[in-house]
Amino acid sequence: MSVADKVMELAKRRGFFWISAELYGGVSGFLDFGPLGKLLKRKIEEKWRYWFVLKNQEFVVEIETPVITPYKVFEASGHVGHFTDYMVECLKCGRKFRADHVIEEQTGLSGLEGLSEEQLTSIITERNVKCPECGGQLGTVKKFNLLFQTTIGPYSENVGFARPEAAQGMFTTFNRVYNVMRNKLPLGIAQIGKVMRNEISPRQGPIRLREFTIMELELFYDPQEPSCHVLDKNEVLRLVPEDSVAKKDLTPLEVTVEEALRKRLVACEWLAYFMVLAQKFVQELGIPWDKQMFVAKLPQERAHYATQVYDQVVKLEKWGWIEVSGHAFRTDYDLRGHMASSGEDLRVYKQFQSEVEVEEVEVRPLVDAIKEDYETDASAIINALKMMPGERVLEEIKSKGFFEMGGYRIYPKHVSFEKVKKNVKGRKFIPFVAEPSFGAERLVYASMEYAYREKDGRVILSFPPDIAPIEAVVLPLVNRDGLPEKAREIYGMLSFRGLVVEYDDSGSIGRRYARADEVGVPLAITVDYQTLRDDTVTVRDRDTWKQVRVRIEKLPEIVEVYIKRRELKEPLKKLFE
RNA sequence: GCGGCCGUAGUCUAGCCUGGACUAGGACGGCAGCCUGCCACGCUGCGGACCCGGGUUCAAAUCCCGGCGGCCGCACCA
Repeated sequence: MSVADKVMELAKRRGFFWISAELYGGVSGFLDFGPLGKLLKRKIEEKWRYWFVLKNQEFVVEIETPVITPYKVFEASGHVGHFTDYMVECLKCGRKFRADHVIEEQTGLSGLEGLSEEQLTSIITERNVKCPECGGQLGTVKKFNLLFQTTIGPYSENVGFARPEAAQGMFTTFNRVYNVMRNKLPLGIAQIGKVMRNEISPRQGPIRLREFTIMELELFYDPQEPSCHVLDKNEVLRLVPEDSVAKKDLTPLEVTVEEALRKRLVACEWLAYFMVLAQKFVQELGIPWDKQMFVAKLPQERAHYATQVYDQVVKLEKWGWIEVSGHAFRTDYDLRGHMASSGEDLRVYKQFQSEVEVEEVEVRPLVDAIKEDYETDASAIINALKMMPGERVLEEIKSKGFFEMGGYRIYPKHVSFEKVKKNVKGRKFIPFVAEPSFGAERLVYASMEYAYREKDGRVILSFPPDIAPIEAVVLPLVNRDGLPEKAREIYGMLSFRGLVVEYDDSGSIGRRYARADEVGVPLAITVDYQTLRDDTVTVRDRDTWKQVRVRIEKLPEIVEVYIKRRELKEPLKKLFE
């Protein structure tokens, strides 16, 4: 039996998580979290919040936006266009392929994103595209849209989607939060919430889900001031850069942040900063340094919105290296898209000390050409184009042949450029975005797998004390002579302090220790006969089984300090040495 | 969606091939109680299961069909 199987069995048996709707046979891709799982997940979320929000609360804030999101938002974000996969099956060998990929490979055509199933099918027929494996004939193209779709309001034509990432909620409300945060950059907007992706066939238990919790942060900064003031460049990153991945060499480099930036392995300082935090965060979940690394995503496997992506992967016993977070450099892609679709100005204004003369490239929309191609959307596009940073538009048109903005493509025929000199008192720009994004359920599972130990045929979950679902258990040594009463009293006292505690008087003392170890309770407090004489109890450490005797009045503080650990470990450290 | 394997108490499993004595057995866990001066002690007792539907048969956990679900592989995983 693999560790994964044991963990899954334990998860089910002791109430961490299990497959949802089991009553009706279950559905893959959905999980129920039981009492312990919910506690564990909450603690992991809390730890994420510590590292990614509280630590930088001066400029990072947490918000909450809805799961159901209007069609327009995901059209603007590019998800409607890019989140749909077109599949085609070989009629001879039965293999399935991404239709657009096969066509691109065999015909050299590109820019197929906007096409329908019918159009792709007819290209296959016309250009005689064959199965790349066996040369057989291909069938008709079928669409897979990974967005969960619904209608907003009953009997309504108003299509909405369940969000596949929380990010769009942060982008669409960026200007308000920016304003509330008194117009300052850098600004981080964080969110923890449910997202949904209608995966074709989710497997691997808690690893690939159709509905899961994302912990995401969008950091907005001025592209002209890209330095991250909280970054320590001496920190070391363990990563596999893009060119190694391209060569299929997955040996991680251990480089300082300074070096990673100098060699352009990491695209921007903020991304590097969050990667450093991500390592610490994941390490604190009990996953050692050498069991995690960052792997660059190649251009073709990157999300449509990102110019650089590193996946943070951790080694799992059964499933290999599994992504637990993605670190994407999204530039101004998303805000730009929402500007084009909404026609609103999402730029940020920065005032100069004094008026200065600048020379910049301005975009001049060619109104007739845009009207011709985009009809009713033209006015929003024209408006947005005028607000786009000229250099970037020019550059992208040069390199890709078009400039993309919220599902619209701007080709050379749509714009002209003009270099202008002018005196200005400030500048308007679209912020750049660096995004770390974590999957909570995968971290829950990974922390359980790394906590899993067996000792003398007993199972112990050695969670780091600060993520253990239950913080302490109170036990009377025997069930007589007033010991249970005293133990209950202590239980009540700890519980009143807001600690997650359990009381257990069933079976022998050894059995109760074992029961607590199995779900990772870090401290066991035992009331014995000496307690009745001098108001002391024994505190047992889950991992070493060592015990120390402490005064009851000191207990709440000791337990609190121990389970919170951070920077406070000294007073308790002594106890178990 | 395709192919292979599979579905029995909370968990793990025996039984299925060869239909009937299966009132479905065991282990672990749970609960109640006794016992218990520190690592799953022992004793007594109590609950608890054949994925769903149809068929064959005198008789189905067992055979057949369909459905649902799971695991593995293919594909997919922005």
